[in-house]
Amino acid sequence: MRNLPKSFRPYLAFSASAGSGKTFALSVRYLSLLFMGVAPGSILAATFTNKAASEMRARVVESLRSLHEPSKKDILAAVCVQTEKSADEILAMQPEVLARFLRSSVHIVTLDSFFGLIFRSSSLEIGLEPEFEMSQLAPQIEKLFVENISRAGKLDDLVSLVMGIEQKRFVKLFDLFGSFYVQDAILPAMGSAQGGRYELEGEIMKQAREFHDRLVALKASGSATGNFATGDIAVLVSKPLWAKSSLHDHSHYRKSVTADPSLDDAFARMKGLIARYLSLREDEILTRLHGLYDIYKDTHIQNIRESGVMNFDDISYLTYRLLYHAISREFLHFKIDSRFAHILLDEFQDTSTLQFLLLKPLIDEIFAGLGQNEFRSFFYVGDTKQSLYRFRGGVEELFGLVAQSYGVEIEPMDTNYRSSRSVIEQVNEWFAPVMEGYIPQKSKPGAAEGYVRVSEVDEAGEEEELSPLIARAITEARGLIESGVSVDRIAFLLFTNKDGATLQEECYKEGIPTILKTSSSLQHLPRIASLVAMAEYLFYGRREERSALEAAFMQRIEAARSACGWYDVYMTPLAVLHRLIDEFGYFENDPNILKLLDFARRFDDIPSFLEAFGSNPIQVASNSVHGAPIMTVHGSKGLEFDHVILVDRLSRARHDSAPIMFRYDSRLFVERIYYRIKNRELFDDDYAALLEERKGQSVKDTLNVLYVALTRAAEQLIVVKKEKNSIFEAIGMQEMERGTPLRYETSVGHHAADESTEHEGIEISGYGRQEVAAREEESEEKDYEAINFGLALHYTLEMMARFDRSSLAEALMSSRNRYGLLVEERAFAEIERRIGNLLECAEFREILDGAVLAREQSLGFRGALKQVDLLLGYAEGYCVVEYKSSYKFHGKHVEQTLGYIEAVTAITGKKCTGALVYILEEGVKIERV
DNA sequence: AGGGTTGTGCTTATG
DNA sequence: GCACAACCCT
Repeated sequence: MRNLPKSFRPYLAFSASAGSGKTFALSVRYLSLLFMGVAPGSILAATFTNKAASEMRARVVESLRSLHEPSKKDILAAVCVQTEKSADEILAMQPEVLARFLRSSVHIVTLDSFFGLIFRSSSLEIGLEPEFEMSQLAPQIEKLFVENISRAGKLDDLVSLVMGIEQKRFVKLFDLFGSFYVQDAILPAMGSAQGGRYELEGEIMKQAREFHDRLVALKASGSATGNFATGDIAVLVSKPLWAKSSLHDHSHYRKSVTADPSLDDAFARMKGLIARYLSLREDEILTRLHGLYDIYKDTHIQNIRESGVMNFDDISYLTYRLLYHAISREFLHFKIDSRFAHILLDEFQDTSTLQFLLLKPLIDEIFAGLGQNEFRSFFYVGDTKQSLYRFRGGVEELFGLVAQSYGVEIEPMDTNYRSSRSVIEQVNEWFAPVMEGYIPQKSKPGAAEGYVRVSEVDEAGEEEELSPLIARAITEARGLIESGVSVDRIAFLLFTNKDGATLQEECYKEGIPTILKTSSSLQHLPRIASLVAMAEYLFYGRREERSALEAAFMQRIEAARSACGWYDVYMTPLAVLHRLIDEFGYFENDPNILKLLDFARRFDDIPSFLEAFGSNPIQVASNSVHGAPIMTVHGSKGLEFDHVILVDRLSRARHDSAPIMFRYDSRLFVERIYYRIKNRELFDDDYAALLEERKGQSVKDTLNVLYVALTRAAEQLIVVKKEKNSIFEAIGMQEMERGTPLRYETSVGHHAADESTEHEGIEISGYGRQEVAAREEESEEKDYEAINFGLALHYTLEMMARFDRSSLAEALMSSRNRYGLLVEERAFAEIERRIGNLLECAEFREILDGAVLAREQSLGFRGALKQVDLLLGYAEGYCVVEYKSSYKFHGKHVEQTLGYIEAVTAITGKKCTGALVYILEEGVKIERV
C-alpha cells in the first residue's frame, strides 16, 4: 500500500480496559482516516447503542470543528502520530476535511440500524416491502402461529410439546422458538426421532418395580425402597441416588447389596437403559420442535407482510437470508452505493455470532484487497473483561478468534485515565488472582490518591422491614454528603432493577434525592405494590402477603376495615385507588402514584386491572430532576461517577435453567442442541461436560459484572457487602480500606435542591420515534417519498440536542445515515431549510423561553405508552409540543394533542397547554391548543 | 454422618 | 425448575 504511515496499523484491535480511553481511540482512528484522505462514505463505524453512535458522531464533528483549540490538543497530537503529519499540516487540511465530511453520507451507526439499512436496500429481492415499522410488540403473532400449526395438522405435536416440556406454559414454548430464530443462521441440521421411547420407558419401570420388590424382600429401609416405589419415570430419574456408580457407596443400600451383590448389576442395567431413554426423549422433543419451527419462521414472515411490523430479530434473520442466499455482493454494493474500505467496530466483545456473520462479507472484502495497491483497514475495540451480554447472544470469544483468523494484532490499552490510584490498585489486587490473563492497569500520571472501602453488613437480622444492606448504603451516602460531596455526584450501583427500586423507596423516605435510572417497572415499587395489594384485598377479601412492607399495610387496612365502608364491588379501579390514597394519605404528590392512577383509568373492573398491572411493565417516573443516580451495574457500563456506592445483591441470584442448551464448535456455530432433563448429567458425560462449561461461563460472567461494577468510580468507591452469600465472594473480597476519605470544603448550600435544576438551556434527549404516527396518517397513499420525507424531518428534529445550527448539522448527519437510501439529497436540503425556519421563528423561541425539559416525555395514556415530540416544563406548568409536516389530518392533530394535555395534567397535576408546530414549505405556523 | 425430603425464593437489556 | 437451607431418616 502506498504512502501508508508506518505508525498506522491497518489491522488492529484494542483490548481496552475500563477507563482506558476507548472512545478517544475510536475517534482518533476515524479522524486519522479522514486526514489520510479517505472518503467518509467508505468508512463504516458501528456501535451497539444509539447513545454511543451519536456520541461518536458528536465527537468527530466537534473535533473537526475545533481541532485548533487547546482543549483538542490531545486528539490533535494523536492524529499527528497516526498520520505522520505535523499539526500545521493537519490544521491546514481541517476546513476541507470538515466540509467534505459534512457533504458526505456518513456511516457512524448502530449495528442494527446498519443491518436495517442493508435490508431496506434490497428487501424487495426476497419479496418484502422496504417500509416497515419497528416494534417489539406483535401480539397477534402467537395466535397466528397456532392457526398455522392447526392448518398444517400439527396441533397434536404442539400440545404434546407443551405438556412434554415440563408443563411449561405456551409462552415459554414460544420463547423457545425465539431462541432458535435469533441464531437460525448458525443452527445445525436437526435430526429425526428414532422412536421406541415408550417401550423403553415400560421396560425401565418394570425393572424398577422388580428392584423395589427385591429390596422389600431383603427388608431394606423405607427410604431405600421408597426411591423405587414411584410409577413416574421422571420422578425415578430425578432421584439423587443415580449419582452413585455402585450401591455400595450408598448408605441406604449398603446392607442389601452386600447380602445380594447382583442388585448392583440390576442397578447398572437400569442406569444404562435410562441413559438411552433420556437421549431418545431429547430426540423426540427436538424433532417435534423442529417440525414446528419452520411454521414459526413462516408465521414471522407472514406477520411482517400483513402488519408491516418487524422486530430486531426479524431484521437480522432476514438480512442474513438476503446476504447469504438472495443477493450477490456486487448487488449489495450497488444498492447501498458504498464499498466500505474501512471498518471500525465498537464494544466488539458484545457482538453475537450472527452479527459477526452479517458483517463478515464486508470484512472479507477488506482482506480480499490484501496485497493490492489499495488502502483498506479493519479495526475494533472492546474488553472481554467487560462482556456482560452473553445472555442476549454476545460472544466474547469472537474477540480473539476474529483477530486470529484475519491476522489482526491485539494491542492492550492498560492505562486507566478514569480512576484514582486507590481504586485502580485495589481493582488490580482483586482481579489479578481470579481473572485469566488479567493485565494490571496503570494509573495515569498525577492521578489522585482516592479512597476505597468495603463495608460489611450482617444480614442475619430476622424479618426486619428494612434490609440492613439498604440501611448501610444510606448511612454511607449520608457520610459522603456530610463530607461535602454533592448528592448529584454520588451513584448507587446495584445488581438488579428490583434492588434499585427498593433502595429508591428508602432514599425517598430518608429525604435523599435520587434519580432511578433502572429499567424498573412500577410493580417493583413497594408503595405501589402495597396500594394495589389493598385494592386486591378489598375485592377478593383476602390475599397472600408477599413482603414485610405489604404485610404491614395489610395489618393497617385490616385494622381500619371499617374505614373502608365506602367500598363496593362495582367501584372502578380508579375510584378505589383514589379513595385508598385519600383514606391513608401516605402518598401525596408522588409521580408514580399518578402514573398508577393514569394506568388504572383504563380499566372498568378490578380483576382486569390487576391482571394488566401484573403483566405490563410500567416505567417508573423520576421523583426529581436531580439527586444521586441509582442504576444497575449493567446500566452503568461505559459510565463513570465520582463517588460510587456499590450495594451487594439483596436477594439470591437465579440459576441457569434454560430448557434448551446449545453447544458451540470452534467456529462458534451450534454443534449440538441439548434438551435439559433433571439429573441427566448423571447418565450422559457429554451433557455433564456441557453443564460444567456453562457453569464456568457463568462464573466468568459474574467476574465481568464485578469488574464493571468496581471500575466505575473516579474518586471514591464504597462497597456495601453482605457477610454471607455475597456476590463479592467470587473475588475473595474482605473488609478493607485504602487511601484517605475525601473532604470537601464546600458548604451545605452546594447541594441544596434549589440549585441543582439544570440551567444549561434546553437539552433534549431520547424521545420517541414518530414513525408509527406518520405511517397511520399517510398510509392510504403509500407515497413512500412523502412518508419518508416526514419521517426524516421528524427524525432530524428528534436527533437535535439543542435548538441551534450546529445541532441541526449534526442531526442532519444522523438523518442521512438513517434515511440516506430512502430520501433524496435535495430532501435533506429541504429539511435543513424548514428546520432553519423553525430555529428563526420568533414565536417558537418564545415558547422555548424559560422552559426546562422534563425528564420523562413518555406518557402512559389510554392503553399505550405515547411519546410526545417535546415536553416543555415551566415554573407554572407544562407545554406539549407536536411537530407536523402538513395540515392534512389537522383535526386528528388537535385531538391527539388534547389527549396529551389531558394525560400530562392528570400525571403532574399542573396546568398544561399545547402547541402544534407546522413545519411547512412556506414557513412555520404555530397553533396553540 | 451422610442421604434425602421439604420449604422457599427467584437477573442482567439494546436496537 | 432449581439451589440452598433446614430438617428428618437410616
